[in-house]
Amino acid sequence: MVEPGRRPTIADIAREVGVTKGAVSFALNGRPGVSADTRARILAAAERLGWRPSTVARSLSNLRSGSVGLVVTRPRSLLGVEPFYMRLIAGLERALHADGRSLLLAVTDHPGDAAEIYRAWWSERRVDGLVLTDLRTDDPRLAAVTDLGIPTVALGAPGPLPGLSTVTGDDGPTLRAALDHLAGLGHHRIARVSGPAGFAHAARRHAEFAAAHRTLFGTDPRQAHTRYVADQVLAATRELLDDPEPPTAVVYDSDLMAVTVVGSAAELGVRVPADLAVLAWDDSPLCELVRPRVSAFAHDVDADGATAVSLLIEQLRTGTPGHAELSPRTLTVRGSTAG
Amino acid sequence: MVEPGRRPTIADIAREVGVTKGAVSFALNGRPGVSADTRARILAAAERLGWRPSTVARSLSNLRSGSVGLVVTRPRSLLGVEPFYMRLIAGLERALHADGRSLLLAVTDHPGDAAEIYRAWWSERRVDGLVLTDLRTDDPRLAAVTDLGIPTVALGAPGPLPGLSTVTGDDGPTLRAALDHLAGLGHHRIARVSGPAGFAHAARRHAEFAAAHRTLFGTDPRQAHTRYVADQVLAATRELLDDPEPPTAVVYDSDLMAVTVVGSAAELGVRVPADLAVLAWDDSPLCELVRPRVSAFAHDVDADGATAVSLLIEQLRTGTPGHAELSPRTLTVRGSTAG
DNA sequence: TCAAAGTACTAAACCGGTATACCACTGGTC
DNA sequence: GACCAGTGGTATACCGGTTTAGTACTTTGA
Repeated sequence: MVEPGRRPTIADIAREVGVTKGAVSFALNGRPGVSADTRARILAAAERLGWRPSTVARSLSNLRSGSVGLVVTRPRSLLGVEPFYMRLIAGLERALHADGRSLLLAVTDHPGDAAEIYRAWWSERRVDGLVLTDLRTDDPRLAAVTDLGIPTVALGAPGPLPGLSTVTGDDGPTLRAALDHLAGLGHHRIARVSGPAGFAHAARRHAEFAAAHRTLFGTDPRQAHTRYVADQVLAATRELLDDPEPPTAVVYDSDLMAVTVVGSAAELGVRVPADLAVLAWDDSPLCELVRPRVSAFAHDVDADGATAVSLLIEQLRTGTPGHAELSPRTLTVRGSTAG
Repeated sequence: MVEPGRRPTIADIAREVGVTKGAVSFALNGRPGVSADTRARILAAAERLGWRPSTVARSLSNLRSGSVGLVVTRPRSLLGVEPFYMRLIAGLERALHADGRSLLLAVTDHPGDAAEIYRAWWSERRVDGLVLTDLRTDDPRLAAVTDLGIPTVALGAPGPLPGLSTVTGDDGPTLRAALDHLAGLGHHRIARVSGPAGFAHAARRHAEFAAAHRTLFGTDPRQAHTRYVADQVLAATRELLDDPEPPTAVVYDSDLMAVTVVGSAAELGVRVPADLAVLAWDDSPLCELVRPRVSAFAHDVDADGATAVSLLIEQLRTGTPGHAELSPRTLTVRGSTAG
């Protein structure tokens, strides 16, 4: 008998059935070494007692925590409004949960903290692996995880990275599709407002947009870098519009940026889309909150999270990193780029 | 010596210093039983080897996981845009991290899953306690956590609950302040659009708004319940506006609702604030994305998360639940309720 | 001067699983 | 009838910490 309140252990089951802990462990894990009859009695006892494996005990024996770590580095003020992270967290959690794993999360304002958190998690054996997002050019986290030998998947990396699993995306076709869409509407002065140049994907998109623009128009496009802060996005846009030959269309690097601009179009002195067409990278219901609604390139964050998780799990099993592609982006045309 | 790649354990330290594991444990935990000299040598060795405690090993010994669980039940489509959850998660994580604990997160679409997840977490010894939000009237989760005896804090409960720690808020004064603000602008037909009646806080605010309205105007206000889906929020609003004596001001139960309405005001055939003043419960940068900007009652989600965590930690230590108040809400007046 | 108390440890059990070595018994085989 | 393989277990070590019981040595007090 197990006294009430105490959660049953395999020792309780062993005592009930009259076998040893070892036999119980074999039976519960479906491995040979116990007769069909004994196995059935053990499973019945486990069921009756309401036994569930202690994840800590199992982890200690396995030397595996069953958790995967994610450090979110974003200013707290931005955390709620930028939809990407919550969707990513939900997607990762869903995929991990399906594999009996869990997500260990840390939120910090300061990008420099991340490597230190990884180090602590790893040495405290809290995580089996990591998910990295928003890689920067020369990201110090890469050195940290490879030095420590932490199995890691980099989500949204511009290209494969040695020793890491990566989910990479080629933004070239999407950027060309953006230009084609806008050019098809008659625009020929098309600018782009990008995230901070420090982000690897921003730098890469910057180059690819320039290349696509040259192919199409034979000239270099105007591009600005800005942080994801309303004032700065508007300031960057204003600067573009102050040009003697101002752009008639702008591609923004996130839906939040684009929505901010459409929301403040009157303050900028432009009408959307008559004076300025606005096109967003990333799509979310935010794009439907403002008028006109914002055209955007959607991608499937859930699917990308699941891809990252399956690569990481595979790497944990086999020891060798894998590579996959981000889900493709599809254009949803709304009012902000209406003809 | 520890071979490279292996993370050092207290046994390694013990071998280095020439003492037993027990002595090392005493020294590292700052408890009596070792001389100052030995303690210093042990700490030095730990430092030199880069030792950090294994949280799993410690958990197994403690019978405590060091984690607190939160189940987020929201349709995935809504998860990204509703800022509350990401802010709550960040706030909880911050407070837990400061105490050396971590947040175990599950995301599910279906409210009925939560109790089952709690049960699994508890029997697998994954969590020491839980944070509950968005309590429903007759919430089945309450029975689950009290049956299982899981230490739990209910965040945003309408009132104290037996056996649980609670962070409660009295919305009465805030609702009166909302009415005062709007009445001060000359409004006397003030309606309210609330979240689903199944939520305890929605039901309670419904009653308190009615009471405050009666005190001020002597009549019962028009109130509608709706889910947090754009179409339904607009439909509920349209229904209010179809009244022969339509409201000139509406208080919405979330910033997302209010922003949706302001964003779609043209489609509703009203001008904000000329025809319809809009006031939001909850504030976030979303309120600044639309024109006019949305007036809102802000509250400090971070602080409330920290309060919940500290109550729960106290309950884990002492065994007795505690109670505290939600942070007060403060009104930020913006264009949607301009005079 | 000798018992009592304190100090600084060691040895070993324990948390709840997993994994490995070994043992008893059965049945088939040459 | 001895040898072998296979079956169904038992006993035990192990993961990396914490904790308790026990012990050798020093200090204190009457």
